Amino acid sequence: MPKSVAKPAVDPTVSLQLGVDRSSPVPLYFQLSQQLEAAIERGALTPGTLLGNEIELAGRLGLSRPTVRQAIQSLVDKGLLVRRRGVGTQVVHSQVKRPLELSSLYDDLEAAGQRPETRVLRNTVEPASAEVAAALGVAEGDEVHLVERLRLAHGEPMAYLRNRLPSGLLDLETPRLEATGLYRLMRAASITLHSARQSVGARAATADESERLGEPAGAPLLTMQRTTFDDTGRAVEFGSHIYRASRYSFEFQLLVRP
Amino acid sequence: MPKSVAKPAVDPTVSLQLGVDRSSPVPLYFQLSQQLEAAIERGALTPGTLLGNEIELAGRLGLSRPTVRQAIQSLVDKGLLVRRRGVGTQVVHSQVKRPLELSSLYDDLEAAGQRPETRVLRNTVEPASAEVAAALGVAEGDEVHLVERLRLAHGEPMAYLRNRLPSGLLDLETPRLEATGLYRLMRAASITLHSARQSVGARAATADESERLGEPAGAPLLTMQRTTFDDTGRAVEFGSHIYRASRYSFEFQLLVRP
DNA sequence: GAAGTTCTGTTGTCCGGACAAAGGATTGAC
DNA sequence: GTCAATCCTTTGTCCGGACAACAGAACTTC
Repeated sequence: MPKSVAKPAVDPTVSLQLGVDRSSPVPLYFQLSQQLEAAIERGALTPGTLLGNEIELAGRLGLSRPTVRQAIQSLVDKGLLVRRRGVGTQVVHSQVKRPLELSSLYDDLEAAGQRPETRVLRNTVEPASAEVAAALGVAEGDEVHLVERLRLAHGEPMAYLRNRLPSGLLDLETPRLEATGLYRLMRAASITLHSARQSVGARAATADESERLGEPAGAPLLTMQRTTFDDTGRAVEFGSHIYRASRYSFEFQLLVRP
Repeated sequence: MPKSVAKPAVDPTVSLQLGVDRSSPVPLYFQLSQQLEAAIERGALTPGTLLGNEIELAGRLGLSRPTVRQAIQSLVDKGLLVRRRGVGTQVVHSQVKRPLELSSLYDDLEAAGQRPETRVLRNTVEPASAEVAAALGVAEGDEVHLVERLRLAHGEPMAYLRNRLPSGLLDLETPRLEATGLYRLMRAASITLHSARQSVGARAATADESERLGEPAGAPLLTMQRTTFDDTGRAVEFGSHIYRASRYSFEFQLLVRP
C-alpha cells in the first residue's frame, strides 16, 4: 500500500475560470497574461502557489504551449512569477508593486490620490547653453523651448520643474501645461518614449529656491536631472528638477535582470 | 524600364560573420544575441541601421525564425533594438548604457575605477524593531543581524551603510565584509536576488552623521532605504543608507515598458 | 498634379511537435 | 540509517509552417 495520500497539489488554475475569446483582436497570450495578473492582484492566486504545468494548462484552454509560455513569460518579466525548471511556475512571494516606470511627477501624484496642480512660471524660447545643447544633441546657441513650472499638491509646493525641449517638437501652450503633465502631452503628440537617463542627488536650497518652495533657507532638496529619448533615439526632453525633501521621495521597485 | 537603381539597403548583417556553434551548450539564441550585442557595442552596427529581415537572417544562419526572434527580442528588452511592424528591426539610436541594475555601491565604485574600501563599525545581532521586523517579515523582537559600515573611496568617506539581515541567513565575518560588498557575499552563498523596493530621499545631517562622514553640520545628505527579496519572496536584507550628497548621486538609465 | 487604391515587404501571432536539461522524489545498495 | 543511482516531472530550447496586421512604396484614377 502506498504511503502517499499527500496529494493536495490540485492545479489552482482550474478553479479560475480562465478562458480566451478568439474573436477578440486582443492577442491570446495577452488575454491570458491579463487574467493571470488579475488573479494574482485580487488574491485568487496567492504567493507561493504553484501553477499547473504549461502543457496541461495549454490543453485545458485550447491553446498551444508556446502561447501559454508567452503569457507566462510576460509575467515573469514583470516580476510576478518565477519559473524553475523541474519544479514549475510559482507566484512570487508578493511585495512586487510596480517595477520602476518612466513616470512623470504628475502621474505619480495623481496615482497617490493627491490632486496635482501646475503653475507655469515661464514658457518661452532661449538659446541652448553648452550643457543643454549636449544633453539634447543640438548645437550650442540653437533655440530650445524652456518651461519652468511649480508643481503643487493640496495647494502646497512640491517641486520646481525646469524642462528644455527641442524647439518645434511640441506646441506647448501654457493652458495645456497647467492641465496635465508633460509626458502626457508628448504621448498625445504620438511621441513614443523609449528610455531616459537619470541622475538623482541632493543639495541645499538657494535663497531663491527656498522661497519658491516654502522651505527654510539652506533646506535639503532632492534633485533630479533627466534626459528622455524617443524610440528613434532623439532626445526629446532635458529636465532639471528640485523636490522638497521634506515632502517627497522617490519610491520604486526594481528587478534583477536574470 | 524600372526607374529604380536606388537599392543601397544591403543587409548589414551579412558582413558580420555571424555564426553559431551547435556543439556548444550555450543556447543558440543566446549566442546570436551576444554576437549582435557585441557588434553594436563595437560600432559594427551603427545606430539607425536596419537589420535584415528575420526570415532571411534565419535562413543564412541555419536557424529557425523563432530562434532568431528570441535573440532579437532579448536585445529589444535590453533597449538596444527597436522593432517596427512592416518596417524592420533597427539599432536604437545609441545613448543606452545600462538599464538600472540592482547593484551595490561597492560594485558601482569599483566599476567607476575608484578602489572602494569598507570599514566595519558594528557587526552584531540585535532584536528587531517594529520597522525592521515589518521590512524583513519577521516578528518584532526576533534577532536580526546588524551591520554598520563606512564606505570610502580614495580614503574619503562616501556613505554610511546600515543593514539588517535575517539572522542565520549568511555568516557575515567582518574580514569578508571588509573585502567585498554585501551583495557579492549573498550571491556567493547562492542566494538569487529577485527584486528590491527602494526609497530615495534627502535630509540634513545630524551631528553624529556629519562627523562620521566629514561633512559640515546640517549638510544635505542623500538617503536610500532598500528592502531586497530573493526569488522565493523572502526579504533578505533591509538597508538604511546615507550618502554624502557632495560626493555621490544615483545615476541610472531606465526603459519604458512598451 | 493630387488623391485614393493596390501591392509588397516585414514583423506579430499562433500552432504542433520534439528532444534536452534540471530538480525532486523514489529506489536501491551498503 | 546513509548515501548514491535512477526515474519522473517540469521547464528550456528548437524546429517548420501558416496567416494576420501594419507601414510604406508603387500604381492608378480623376
